Order: sequence, then C-alpha cells, then structure tokens
Amino acid sequence: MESVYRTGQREILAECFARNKEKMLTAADITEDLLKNGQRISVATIYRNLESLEKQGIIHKFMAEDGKKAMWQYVGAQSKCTEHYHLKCQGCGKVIHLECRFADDFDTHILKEHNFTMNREHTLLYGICSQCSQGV
Amino acid sequence: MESVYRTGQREILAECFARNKEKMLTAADITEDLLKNGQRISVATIYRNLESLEKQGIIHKFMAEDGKKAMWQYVGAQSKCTEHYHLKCQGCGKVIHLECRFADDFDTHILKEHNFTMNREHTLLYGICSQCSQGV
DNA sequence: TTGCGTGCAAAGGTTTTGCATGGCA
DNA sequence: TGCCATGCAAAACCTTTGCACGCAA
Repeated sequence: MESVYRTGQREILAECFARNKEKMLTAADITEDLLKNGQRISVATIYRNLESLEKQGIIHKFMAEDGKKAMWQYVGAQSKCTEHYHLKCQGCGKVIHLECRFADDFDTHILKEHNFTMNREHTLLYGICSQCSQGV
Repeated sequence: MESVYRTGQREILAECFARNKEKMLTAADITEDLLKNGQRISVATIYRNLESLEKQGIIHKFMAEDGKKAMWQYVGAQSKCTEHYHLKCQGCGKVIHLECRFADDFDTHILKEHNFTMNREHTLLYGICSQCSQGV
C-alpha cells in the first residue's frame, strides 16, 4: 500500500536517547522528539524496540508518575543502572544516577534494622533538583 | 431497573482497608476482597471513593509496579504518611511505613551533597521483606 | 423536592498484539 | 527464498466520565 517501511528504527530510537541523555522519556515524548527531527516511528515499533533496548541494557525502564498520570518511562542507561538508585526531578524530569556511599549505608541499615532488602533497580526516588528548586 | 443501589460504599471500602492493613491494594484487589465478603461495588464507585478517601488522608496512593504491570495502588494510611518513606515488598505486597532516623540523614546527605530535595510522599522503595526472603 | 452517592455503560488513554508487507541477506 | 523488523489497525487493559436513578433529608 502506501506504507513507508524502514529498517533501523531501533537505531533512531537509540539516537533519541542519546539526544536526551538525562531525561526520562515516555513513548509520547519519544514520538514528539522524533517528529522534531523529521522522523516518525509507529507506536508499536517504539514499544517493541523499547523492550529490546531495555533487555540489552541500553535503556532503563521505570514506572513513573508524571503529573497526575503514570506511565512507563525510559532513560538512557549508564553503566550499572541496575545497581544504583535513580533520582527523578518532578520539576524538569531530569534523572540523576546516584553513585553514593551513603546509599550503601542506608541499604545496610534498612536491612539490619528493618529486615528489608532494597531493590535499587526498580526504585525511583522522587524530588526536586537544585535548578528547579531555585527556579521557584 | 434491576440495579441494586446502596449507600455507604465508602464505609465498605474503608473496612476493606482495615482488613488489609499492611497491603497495597489495586482496584482489582479491592473488588476481589469485597467479593470474598459477599460485597460488590461498581468499579466507578471504587475509584471515586478511593479518590475521596485519599483526599481525606485515610488512604495513601502510589503508582506501583505489580509484576509486569503498573497500576495505582492504595494502602491504609498511618499518621504522617506524607512524611515518611514507604517500603513495598515485591514478594507479598506488604507495605512498611518507615519511621527511621537514618532516612532523615540520608535525605540530608542527598540534599547537601547531591543538591536534590527528596519527596517522600511520592517515593516508593521496592525490595523484599524478611519473610519473603526466607521463603526462598 | 432537592442533593448526592451509586451503577451501568461508554469513553479515554496507554500499551500490546495480530497480520500483512517491505527490506535485507 | 526466508527471516525479521515494521506499520497499521484492532484489541486489551486500566481508569475516568456521562447519565439516570435511588436513597436520604
């Protein structure tokens, strides 16, 4: 028919995350970002490739609140994303990969004193980054 | 018609949370729990009352992963639920209201050293409780 | 009668899936 | 030719909304 079939959509997606290194992106964010770059990938392909990129450790996935909604959100992975905590700014959406000794101590304390083994991979810490708190 | 109209569904809902003090409940969980008790509330009413109960501080709401899905989940509130962290066991769904000095120190550290102001109200810490980790 | 909580059903929004097709090897 | 990624469209799923009705005051 009239469909324009293209390969390499996965690479286009990876480039999108490279452009938005620090941000958490929803599927809608990605669509929008691609449009700005004159690119278009069908929603189905976006979700399928997100899953694939996640399995390869290229991106990291969270269920995240975004205003009053909640959606899957994705962020370009750094090394050891399954091992450190992530902070998400509720103001600008920026993600901080938290490399922090204090977090280790915190987890240890929670384990010893509260009998709970933390799972950093799935945990997303919400708050406000310095830029956004100054902006107010 | 044949519809059986009942008032006080909000109280039935509150009782449901009282029965499941420690657990995070999805709308589906609530429906199921009510059925076990021979009660039935329409989905619309459940959601509307959940919103109302949340505004009154009777329950506390999180967007939470549940297996591969992500859904709004609710837990009976304790005092100061907006002020402490919550731990959710990924094994049994139990929620721990974390009253912990170490958490205060952690937040302080994150603020001073990483310029990030934590938001405990929206943050949900995932992990495994002691019972579930022994069970494995 | 009035106001409000409720049920039903439809709508909304996000994510997933089925299917046919295009591109690449 | 054969395999796999992709687009389209429909389905699936959770949540919200519109509307009419029943109950209480």
